[in-house]
Amino acid sequence: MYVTIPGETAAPILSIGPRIRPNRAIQTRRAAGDYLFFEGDSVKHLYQVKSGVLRLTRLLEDGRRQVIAFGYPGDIVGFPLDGRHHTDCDVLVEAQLVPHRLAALEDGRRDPELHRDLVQAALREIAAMQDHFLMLGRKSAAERVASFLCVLVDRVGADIGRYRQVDLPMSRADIADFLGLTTETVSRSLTMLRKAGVIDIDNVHTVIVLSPAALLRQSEGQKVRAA
Amino acid sequence: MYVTIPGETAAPILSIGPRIRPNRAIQTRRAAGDYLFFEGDSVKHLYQVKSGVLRLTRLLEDGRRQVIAFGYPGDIVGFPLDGRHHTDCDVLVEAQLVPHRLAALEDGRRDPELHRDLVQAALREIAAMQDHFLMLGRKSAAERVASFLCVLVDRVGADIGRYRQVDLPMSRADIADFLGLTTETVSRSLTMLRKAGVIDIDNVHTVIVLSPAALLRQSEGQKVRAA
DNA sequence: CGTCATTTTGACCAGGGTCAAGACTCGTGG
DNA sequence: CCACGAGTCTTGACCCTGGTCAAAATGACG
Repeated sequence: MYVTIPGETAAPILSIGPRIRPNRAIQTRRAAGDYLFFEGDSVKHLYQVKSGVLRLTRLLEDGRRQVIAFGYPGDIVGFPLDGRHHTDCDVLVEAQLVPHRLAALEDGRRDPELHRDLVQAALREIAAMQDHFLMLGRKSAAERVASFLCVLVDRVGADIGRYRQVDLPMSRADIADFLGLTTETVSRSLTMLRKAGVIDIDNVHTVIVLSPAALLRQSEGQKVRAA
Repeated sequence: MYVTIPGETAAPILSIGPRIRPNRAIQTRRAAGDYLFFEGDSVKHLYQVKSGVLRLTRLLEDGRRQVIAFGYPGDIVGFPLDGRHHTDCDVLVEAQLVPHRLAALEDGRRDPELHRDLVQAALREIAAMQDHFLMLGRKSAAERVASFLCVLVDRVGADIGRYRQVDLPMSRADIADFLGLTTETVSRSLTMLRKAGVIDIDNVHTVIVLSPAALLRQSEGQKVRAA
């Protein structure tokens, strides 16, 4: 999951979900904390996320970290470079995964339909990452946090009466490393949204969106005024 | 071309160059200033760059711009999202291009070898973009500019006696929009590298690298001391 | 409960953005 | 061939966003 421009790539990734047959036989369950792979590992499978949340990270020698993406249902993770993984990947929320053999991506003859779907997934990945560039390169802290919440609400928001609720299973540090900020700044941005009446923070890991419209405006750069 | 972690993906993109047959008959020449495509256009071809430099850009409604990538020899540009281009693309330096029909990427049966190469190019693109995330999210201005020069020196640097020289055909504004900075900061960072004796600025569009080692150190975060 | 990690908040600071003025470049036309 | 002018690049002064450091509040868990 990346932070994309609102409306453009709305839920396209999910649309491939159904196309790739949910072969129940080869679905696998992974517990929170498990690592699926490390940077440098040779790629054996791509993983299609059916449920749960994954985290893809990349480290700089001096310890600076970038969360490359979160893997939400509908996402496919593990695209290789020269047959090797290019990030670490671990499980944030117990996940059901459908592994696809790497050969299905690299060779179209065995299973043409699956092959086509995996190639399409790679192309979506490229487009989504391009949007994410814009966010990392050009958006303010407040816009990034609001954009992040917008995407999550669209992708995995749950209706609760009049409002929508979204779960943030990852830590503030994860969000910060994903958005190119610090934990303090993420925390402050959330507080501002709360004080402006845009969201409510039910508990640290649960946000309730009071005004989706205001959140969207905020993600596009309009300043919110305190309520 | 993206800013990648030094040494990791060094020149891998070039390695596919020879593999894709340089079918002379369908090579095309495009003048500086030409647009290859705009965001939203339906994708007819991918373009493999043989010579010259392309620029891929994406705009926010309010005018903020992100240069997604520069297209240098060996790069392939134009990967579609749902059959449509997701960036604008124009020519910075007169370029020789090899167009590949979109069908070759989407359908493996017609030309399996070309198909395989294009898929590999897409995978390299994903890995390179992941590295670029780290740069946009976590590196300082000085590190970004130094990293950018490092990549260019490796990819298109020319030996001139004792030193290596690199051309910057794009404007400072292009570099800024690529690195998530402002033109002023790019300019200042280059001046610092010059005053530190790491580079020489022959003219606005030509940089001579006096100390590749110092440039690499700078790209990884060590501060340079003025010489 | 007590301990330890995470989150929030505050005070302070600096990296880099903004605004403005000069220096360069380069194309055009007199 | 040179003068002009528009665009680009550099430099300086100032300031603001967001980072740093520290401490308090909250939460997780044995």
